[in-house]
This record gives sequence, structure tokens and C-alpha cells, in this order.
Amino acid sequence: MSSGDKGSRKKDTFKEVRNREDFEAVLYDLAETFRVLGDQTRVRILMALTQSEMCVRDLAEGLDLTDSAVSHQLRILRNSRLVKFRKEGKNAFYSISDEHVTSIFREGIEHVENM
Amino acid sequence: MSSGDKGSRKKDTFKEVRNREDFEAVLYDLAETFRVLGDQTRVRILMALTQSEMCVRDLAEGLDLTDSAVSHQLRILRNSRLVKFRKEGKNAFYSISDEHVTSIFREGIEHVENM
DNA sequence: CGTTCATATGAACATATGTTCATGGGTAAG
DNA sequence: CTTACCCATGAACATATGTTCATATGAACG
Repeated sequence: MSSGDKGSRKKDTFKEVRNREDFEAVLYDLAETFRVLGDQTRVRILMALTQSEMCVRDLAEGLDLTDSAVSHQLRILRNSRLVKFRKEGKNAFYSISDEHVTSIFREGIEHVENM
Repeated sequence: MSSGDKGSRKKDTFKEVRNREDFEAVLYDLAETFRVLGDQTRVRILMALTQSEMCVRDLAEGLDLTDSAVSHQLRILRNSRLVKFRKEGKNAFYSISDEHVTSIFREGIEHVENM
């Protein structure tokens, strides 16, 4: 991979990756996204948000966590664009960012259930 | 880590969990799986394996890693059933475990490309 | 046999990470 | 203005984690 391409075109099962640098950059972001998903608290938060949008207090109370812990984790989830939020008065309502996140969860669950 | 109990095959993704304990156990395993996926080296290994099965040396050379590092990571990937392997002589050929892993990768890539 | 190659594994080390605690900002009501 | 509430954030701490190094196992081969 790193050397000696020999001009052979590999059959890429994954979409349009221009060059190797872009490819590595995507892999980096991909690993980063999975890293963020790889925490039980964040998974529980996201799973709760698949039901409906919620504010920090709702999540903290429903998941038996401190407001601070939830807020910290939501910031991480925000930075990875895994959740979005809107402010309304003194509340901040969070929700799942897009349907890819839901799909990743669905596939992930099917994986762990077949282990 | 909860071991697999075969025999119960379900389909409705988010509604299939009977009680709260099972639900939390699934979320735990799910987070664990994502945690394993959340490392750049392991992502690069898995991405290489989407092309074809490979042995440790191939991966180490292709990804510019030590044999030891690759072997360590492959063990982690094995434990999470993300890769499978077969032995042939003194070689151990690794490959992606199942289609869910590929799907997770595809969805993940689409997610990071839309950021 | 001994040697070499491919892989696995344990120990050690440096780094990364999640939670708690304390604090601050901002909003709505009293 | 004062209070109460919701949320965000920095510091500190304990724990977890990936890599390297050394070593072990096992297979092919001279």
C-alpha cells in the first residue's frame, strides 16, 4: 500500500477517495468518530436521544448522571457533529445529528447481538 | 463482556430489547465495539482488510508498523469479533468478520465526509 | 539437531481520557 | 436586585490505553 503500486487498480469497496492523503485524513476522522462513540455514557446519551430531543437536565436525570458529566460529554458529541442542539430560554435541547449516526447504531447493535 | 446467546434472532432494531438489563448490556457491548473501532491503527488495519485477507507481516509492512503492534491490535479486534482468521502453516490470515463491520465503516465514512 | 521466519504475549512506560468538584455565565422569575 | 435554575468549562485526579522492547511459541527447512 505504502509503496510499489505496480499500477494495479484495487477494487475499492468504498467510494470516491481522491488521493492517499485524503484517504488517511478520512481514516483519521473515522477513527476519531468511533473513538467518541466508544464510551458507555455517550452511547447511553445518544440512545436516549434516538427517542426524542432532550435537554441536559433530562438526560442527567434519566441516565442518573451529574449535569456536569452530561454537559462535558455533549460537548464532545457536538464537536464530532454527532448531535446538534438548539437553545430555548435557559434550556439547550439536543438531538441526533443525522441519520448516519442512527444507521451506525443499528449496524453496531446487530453486530454485538450476533457475537 | 456478555457472551453470545444464540437462538434468539430479532429484526426490529431499536425495539427488540426485552428488559432494561439486556438493554444496558447491549449498550455496553456496543460502546465496547466502538471503543475498539476508535483507534487509527485499528481502523487502518480494518480498512486494509476490506481489500483482501492479509497476514500480520503484510499488514505491518503495508501500514509501516511493527509486527508486535499489529499483533496486539489484531488480538483486540479478534476479541471483539471484528476480524476472523485462519492459520496456514506459519501464517495467520486475517479478514473482516462480517458485513455489519463493513456497513459501519461505510456509514461512518459518509458521516465524516458530510462534516 | 539448529536456524529462520511468522506470530503471540507480558511488562513497562508515557499519554490520553472520563468523572468530580468548583466556579462562572446567562436566563427567568420573585 | 436577588434568587433559583440550567448549562458550560477549567483543574485535578485516578484509570485506561497504545506502543515499544524483550521474550516465547511454533512451523518450515537446511
